[in-house]
Amino acid sequence: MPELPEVETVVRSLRRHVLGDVVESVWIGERRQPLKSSPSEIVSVLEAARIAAVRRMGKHIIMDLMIGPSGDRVIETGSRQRNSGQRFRSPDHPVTRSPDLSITRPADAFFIVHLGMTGRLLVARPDEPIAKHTHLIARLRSGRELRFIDPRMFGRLAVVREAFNTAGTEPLEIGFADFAALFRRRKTPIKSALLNQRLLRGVGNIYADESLFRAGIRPRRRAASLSRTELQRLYGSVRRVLKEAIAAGGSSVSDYVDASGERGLFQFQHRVYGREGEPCLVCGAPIKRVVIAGRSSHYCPKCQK
DNA sequence: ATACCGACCTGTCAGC
DNA sequence: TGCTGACAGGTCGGTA
Repeated sequence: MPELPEVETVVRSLRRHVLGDVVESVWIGERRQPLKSSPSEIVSVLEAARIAAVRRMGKHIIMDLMIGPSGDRVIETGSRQRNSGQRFRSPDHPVTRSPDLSITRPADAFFIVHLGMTGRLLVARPDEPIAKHTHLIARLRSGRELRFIDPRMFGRLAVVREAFNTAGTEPLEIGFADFAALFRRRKTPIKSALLNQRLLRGVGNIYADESLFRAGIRPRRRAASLSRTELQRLYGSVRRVLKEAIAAGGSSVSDYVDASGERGLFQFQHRVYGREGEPCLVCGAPIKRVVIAGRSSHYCPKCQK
């Protein structure tokens, strides 16, 4: 389900609801497929950890965790003393959350979540019914719960103690020269190259199709065959589409929601994805659907060359 | 090294 | 009503 804009939207809503909170206890379901770390490792790292940051890396959600004496206490606001280990209030003190206050030293560990196709990370009240396919619940000191739900179980959960990184470059951070270099001498279809997370991280099936439409490039074109002008159009359209989708809260094609359960709105701005047979919004020709690298690919046969 | 293709899962929907 | 098959936002690992 979730590509870069959806994951970014989830991260932003998680920041509003769990940043600075502390995990009190963790429940893990029976199914093991979603777990990339052992249940005991997940419990031992998460319990008593404070969520010091929530970030996105490609399609991964990363929570920076503070563990131990400085992790499971609330930082006292307004009295930050340099290098003092005694600047924390009791756990009962009301939590004041601020991104700046939270990072006073490197994180001790990281909670990594990939939503796969149908994964959801929801912030819920304890009395809300537990959805089918719930695989993990983290109860937080604030009284809220962070729940991971994933019917198809393509999503993954892990805890790591070293800094986490993935291959690929963020499409919203890369410059044009580096972008163009990614596709040089690549014989694979440009659609496949856009989906390759080791090149760009975060672009998925919807945004690859939408970007190629806006750039006027057919998805089957060999990546290396794109002219400099076409690469410039593609560079601009990838970034524009992703930014517009983030602003719209992502695309909710069937069941995607952010951490508060809100649906996105970008599906109403799709020009080709999911529109097979419907008229092109620019020229009226029927939108075609073909399969490339096993994925549905939608394009306008007249507007895209 | 690179690039397809099936496998991994469950749910939904169209067609019969 | 119920069955079957196609399809779904992603990523692996095996194979060519």
